Parts: sequence; structure tokens; C-alpha cells
Amino acid sequence: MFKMDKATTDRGEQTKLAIFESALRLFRERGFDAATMRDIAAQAGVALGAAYYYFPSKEAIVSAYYDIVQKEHARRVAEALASDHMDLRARLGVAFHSKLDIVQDDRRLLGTIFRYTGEPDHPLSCLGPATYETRRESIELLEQAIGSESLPKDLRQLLPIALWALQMGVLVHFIYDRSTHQERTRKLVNNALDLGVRLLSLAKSPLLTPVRGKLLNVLREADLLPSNEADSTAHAQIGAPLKAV
Amino acid sequence: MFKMDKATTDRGEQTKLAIFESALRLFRERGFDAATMRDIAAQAGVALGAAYYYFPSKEAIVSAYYDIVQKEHARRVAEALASDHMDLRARLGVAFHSKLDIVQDDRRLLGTIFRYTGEPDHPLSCLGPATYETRRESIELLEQAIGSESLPKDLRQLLPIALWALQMGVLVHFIYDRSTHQERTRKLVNNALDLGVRLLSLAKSPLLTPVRGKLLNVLREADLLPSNEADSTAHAQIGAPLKAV
DNA sequence: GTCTATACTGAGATAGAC
DNA sequence: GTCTATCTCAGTATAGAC
Repeated sequence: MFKMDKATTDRGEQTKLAIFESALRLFRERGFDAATMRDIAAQAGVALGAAYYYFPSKEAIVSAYYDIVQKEHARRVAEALASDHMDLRARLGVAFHSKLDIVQDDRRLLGTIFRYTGEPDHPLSCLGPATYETRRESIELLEQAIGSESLPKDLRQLLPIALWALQMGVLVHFIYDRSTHQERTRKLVNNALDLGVRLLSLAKSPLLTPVRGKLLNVLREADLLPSNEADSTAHAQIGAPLKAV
Repeated sequence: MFKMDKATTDRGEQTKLAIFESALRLFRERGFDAATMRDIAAQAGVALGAAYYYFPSKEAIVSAYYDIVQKEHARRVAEALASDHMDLRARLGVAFHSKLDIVQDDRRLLGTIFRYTGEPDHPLSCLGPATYETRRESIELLEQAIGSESLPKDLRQLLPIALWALQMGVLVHFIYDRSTHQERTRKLVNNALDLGVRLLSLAKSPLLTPVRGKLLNVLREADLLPSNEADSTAHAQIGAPLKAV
């Protein structure tokens, strides 16, 4: 399941993988904070320095984990979309549920993703410029799931980002969900998508074009959507999910 | 402006206040991470242990700060609502902007509020059970701002929580906002409230009663709203903003 | 380039003396 | 209530083996 990259030699790759897997094992057993870098290195059979040689910080390991989750997510969604012909609701269901399937056993680990939400300049800030690329891939995956559904232009721009926001919310709910196998979150996803698809049909109505326009303007002014004209000014980053700086 | 509580003696209160103010000063100067507990204690003229006697952790100081912010917020909103007769839009404007006024100079500090978002059991998790009381007060304040506006029962239940969620989002935007004096966030608040109040009139339409019902059900099933019948089962906490355990 | 071994710093947090 | 001493652990530094 796990394939790491960027270790230049074959042996390096082996070592990096060993460190990564040792870390994951300890994170799952004891939680992120209780697992020390020294234990991780020891369990992987390498010296402390080796761990830091491959991962600049403990959080970087979680970050690598999340990258792998994202890749696996993309793979599963692409596979599912290719094989079957599904309607929008079903395609979104696949996108949302497959994500949860992947992280099902790592909820505590997933939580650390949010640790730097409030620190825009931190390299691991989940809304910051440094994680722009990850965010973009995540949104593009949802665009794929939307596919060629017939939509007015404004909704086509809005929907992927709205879904991304929903997905972030779902992940938070997932982390807090104490029901067995997080069935509540699963239900939330299903209900939210059912309702969302229904609201989408409503929202498509030409009667609501002006309201949609207003909404888009609000989001654009807040940099939560890219503005249409090419503008070179650098603004806030939280949003600007489509902007790199 | 700052009044702390729970220091048993008068001298204790003095010390606690000194530590708190020293901490705030250093947080503002250097940021949360760069300000060490040792510096805070030194600046307050006490030993390290004294600082930990009054605040179990560095984050707890921020937590205390946020409690004070909340009290000040309640004061200002109550004052404004008492003096003038404003419409809903204006009242909500006061609620949202006065909050931003209070934290205007402490954006970096505010960010640490979100540090434990992903750790449900942490005492400072901003969505966890441990901060339930703070959350409830915050929602109640927004209920006051809604006041006696005529609303269908379901919207009356939904609106305060929706506004609270909006406020959290606004705070995140505020932290990431690089525009001068965070004027973008101010605009976002104004635009969002304009649009929101307009959508609210639309949403009140009896035609939409079934859709509203569906929405409420989704949220209730996810424990994002308290269920109507008294149920004794303890569920997820993220939501259940009205539940304590 | 890939590591080991070891030592060191800094800072959050705690124990126990007073 | 307050201080001093101490602990733990992330992270850095360095020097060198292969």
C-alpha cells in the first residue's frame, strides 16, 4: 500500500519506508504525542539522526502519510469512476466514502492535520500557502467526481470548492465521531449528499441566477474563489484555494 | 480590561494577573511559540513554578484570554442592543464586528485556539466536550442578537448554530487575512450578513418547509443539533453544541 | 549520498522542599 | 503559594564510517 518517494537510492528508500512504517505503527498504538522520535527510530532499527535525515520533523511524517492517503484516494476514485456509469449522487458518494475508508483506522493521526490550522505561515498549516498543492489536488479530485454534469458556469466554479469544504467538515466530524465504526459520519455523508444534490437542482433554476451571482461575489471578495479577471495582488490564503501565493 | 478569577487569595490574584499580563505582552511581541514560560515568569517577577501553579499549560493562558474576550464581547453586544433599536442585519453586524474589534490585535494569539481542533479529548479542543460551556455562551450571545425576530420554529433552532459556525469561519479568515486592518474580513462579514439575511427571508417561505425539515434531520442525525425528544445516549461532540457530554 | 553515535540545547512540564 | 531542581523530549550539531 505504501510507496514513498524522493529517497535517491534504493537502500535509502528502504530505510525511509522502515522509518515511516515504524512511525505509523507507534502513532496508531500510542497516539501522535506519546510516540517519540527516538522510539520510532529504534523500532525502525536506525539511529535518531536517520529519522531526521528523512523527515524534518515528526509532523512531516504525518504529512507524508496524508500525501499517501491522497494518492490512494485518487486511485480509488479514478478506478470506480472508470468502471461504472453512475449518477452524480453515486459518484460523490464514492469520493466521500472512499476517503473515509482509507483513513478509517487512523482517526487520531488524522487529527494532527488540523494542528496548525490557526498558523497561516506554518509549513503544515492545512489552509496555508505551503499546502496549496495538496488542497488543489483534493479539489480537482472532486471536480472529476462532478464530471460532465450539466451545470451553469457559476455553479461549476462553486461546487468543487463547496464539496471540498464539506469534506473537511466531514473529516472533523469523523474524528469526533464516537459511534461504532463512525456510522454516524457515514450517515451524515449520505444524508448531506442526498440533500445537497436535491438543493443543487433547485439552485440551478434560472430564477436564482442573481442570488448565485451575489454569493459568488461574496466569496470572490473574500478570496475564497479566484476572481475572474487576472489579478496579480496577493491576498489572504485561507480561501484562495486555487491560488498559490 | 482584564479581570481574572479563581485565585483564592488577594495576593494570589495579583500574581495570576501579573503572569497573565506578562504572557499577553510577550505573546503579542514574539508570538505564542517564541514566548517561553520561563520568559513569561521572569517578566512577571515570579519563578517558573508559579506560572504553572496558576496555568496548567501555556495554552491555558490563551484559553483564559479567550474567556475574557468572550465576556467583553457579551458586554459590548448587550450594551449595543440595549441602547438602539436595530433590525436583524444591524444586530448581527454588531455581534460579528465587535468580536473582531476585540481580537483585532491578537490574530496570532487567536490561532492557537485551533491547535487542538483535531484532538477531541484535549481539554482545549475548540470543538470538544471540555469547551462546551464556552461554545454554549457564544451561541447564546448570537441568539440574543437574533432576538425576537419572527421565525419559524425550525429556523429559530438552526440559525444561532449556523451563525456560530459562520463566526468560526470568519475568525479563521481573519487570522489568514493579510489585507490592511483585515478589511477583507470586514467586507466578508458585511457581504455574508447581507446575503444571509436575504436568504433567510427566502428560506422562511412555507414552500420550503419540507426542505428545511430535511436539513434539520440531517443535522440532528449527525448530532450537530440537539434532537427534540430527550435522548440519553451520548454521541459525537463536535456538533452537539448544546450537549455537554 | 546514507547513515551511526553521541552530545548538546531549549523548552514544556512536574515533584517536592519551604 | 512559591521556588528550586529535575525530567522528558523535540530538534540540532558534529564527526566520522561506508
